[in-house]
Amino acid sequence: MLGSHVPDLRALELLVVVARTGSLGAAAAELGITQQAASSRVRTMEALVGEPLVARSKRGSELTPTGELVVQWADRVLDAAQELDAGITALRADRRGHLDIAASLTIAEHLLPGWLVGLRAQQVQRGQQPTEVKMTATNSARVAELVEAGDVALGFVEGPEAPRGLRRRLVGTDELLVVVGPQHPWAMRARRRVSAETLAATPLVVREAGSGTRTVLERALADLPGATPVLELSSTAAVRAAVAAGAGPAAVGAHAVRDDLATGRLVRITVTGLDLTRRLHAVWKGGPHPPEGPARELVAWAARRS
Amino acid sequence: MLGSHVPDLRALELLVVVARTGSLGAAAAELGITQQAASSRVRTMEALVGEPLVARSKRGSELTPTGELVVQWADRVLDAAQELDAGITALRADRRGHLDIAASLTIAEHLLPGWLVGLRAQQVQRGQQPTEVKMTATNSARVAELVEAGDVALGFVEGPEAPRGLRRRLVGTDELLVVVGPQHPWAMRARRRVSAETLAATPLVVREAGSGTRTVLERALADLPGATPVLELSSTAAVRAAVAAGAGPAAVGAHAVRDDLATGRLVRITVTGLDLTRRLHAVWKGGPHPPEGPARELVAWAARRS
DNA sequence: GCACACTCACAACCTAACCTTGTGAGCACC
DNA sequence: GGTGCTCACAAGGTTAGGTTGTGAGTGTGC
Repeated sequence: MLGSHVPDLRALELLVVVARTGSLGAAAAELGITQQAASSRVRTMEALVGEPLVARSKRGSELTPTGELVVQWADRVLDAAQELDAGITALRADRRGHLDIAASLTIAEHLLPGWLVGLRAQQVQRGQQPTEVKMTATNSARVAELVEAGDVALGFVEGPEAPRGLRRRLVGTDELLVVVGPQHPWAMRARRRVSAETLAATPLVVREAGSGTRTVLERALADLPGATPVLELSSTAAVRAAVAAGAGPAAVGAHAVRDDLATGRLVRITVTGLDLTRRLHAVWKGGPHPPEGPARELVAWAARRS
Repeated sequence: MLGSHVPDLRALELLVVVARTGSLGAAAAELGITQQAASSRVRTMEALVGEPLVARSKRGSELTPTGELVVQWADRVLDAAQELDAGITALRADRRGHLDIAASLTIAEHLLPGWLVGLRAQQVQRGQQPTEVKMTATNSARVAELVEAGDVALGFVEGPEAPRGLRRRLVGTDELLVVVGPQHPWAMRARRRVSAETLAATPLVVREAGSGTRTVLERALADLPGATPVLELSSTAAVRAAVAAGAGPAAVGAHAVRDDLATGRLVRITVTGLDLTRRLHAVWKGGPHPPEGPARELVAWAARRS
């Protein structure tokens, strides 16, 4: 649960813009509010933090050291918020985008927002008008149908088999890794392997019911007799923390623990007899390359990250 | 700039809690608002997205597929917001924490909030009362002074030399990497090396003025004749995107491009005659181990990630 | 069969946050 | 000394968001 000291997203954005422009008024103009409103918002934030964030002078404002600290933290929040924004924008149905795409859930959840933000940045940088993208999120089979029927120009699917009649290109892999803390018994084993049966029978640290990773894990282990979770947490960060502290094994998205694995905070365990990896493909109808225009740009963008 | 479809942080939190509890009323109770308020907030969000997020029934609510998608995105925003919250809470001066610490800017910016969130999660999980931490962010020399004078129980510093009279333990490394796109001339070189002078004289892709990575880079290159940036962008994601697209070299935090390097989207360049790596240490006064209690827990936590 | 507990929704009212307009004061440059 | 920039203070209006009160539908237990 979030504390009461968290500023508004727009307030965080304002602070970042103030940092860049060096002026409350200029930042206000950029965000389309009055200078007075900006001034007041910053004051509200300062009350939350308890320290001045902006050093005002009669010819501009710059951040205090505390302010720069907060901006760093705010940056991360805003990066994530930007992806959320891109996702929601692509989801909105009111205006039909110039590019209609469909994507499997995993891709829509973890990868597409980042691609959309990146594509948009690239286009803006090139002086192009950003493409409006309309996304449909559904399962891979349905995505293939939509592409085949011509309802969408581009699809993103997971799974090994190529949908018949469609061309495809690899755009990434999605992998759920099983990890334990470095002092866990499994981490001591020579080859760090366990069987799928053992994993299923072991109480795990999991996300709350309904979360994406948990759903994937449960599906993969559905046929095996399972144990009840040892701990149920509401964020990936909390899961990583608990596992590192030795609470038990967990399955988490590979991208979320890359740092932890590199630093030894977590240890990866190979699970035999269980495939938690999926190849992610862009698919389209027609020629050997995606349709000219934004669709091709998006695929190229995504493929570069694969 | 953020679009107008971005829900409030508290609204995102509500959605996440609804997903967990399966009930608007229960979620409302958990967040300390009335069921009607929660209902209204969710409706506001649905108006923003343009699609139903929650499937209401007379015996509970569960998320629609769209809702689950939004929750995934919201999760990331909230994770970052949680770190921001932890940072701000530690910054607030009104109540003196049970643990006084000081940290260099880099550590305070990039690592401490995560550690605080993790420590708190660990303590809550163990049934302990979470430690209130009061953080001071300043430069490494001043941190050492504060620890030596006994003003703080624990310090976090960067730099190779151990402050005299203090004990220390490695808690991580901070590294700025110079990267280029795979098709950049530097990437073609056999050993992928350039000199610090060459780097300084090359137009780079940079974050906006005042950002952390840019400051570090400018300090490191301060003594050399420099070129004006080729592109100035407001997020790390945008910088990575531009570099991958071939806009030019950039210096970015190692953690931010680990994925890109692994996948070949970006290529790392070694810069001779320039040290962009710093060892990060926890320091304290007295015995060979940090003071018993939360200070020791925090160091242990941090060290596990090193 | 009917009360009870639980779900969510609608309506009226209130409050408080936030934004705008209008104004004033300090500083720099010409 | 004007002009243009900076930010701050004050007064007013709008609106989002909250609470209270109520109602309707569904499952459970006696």
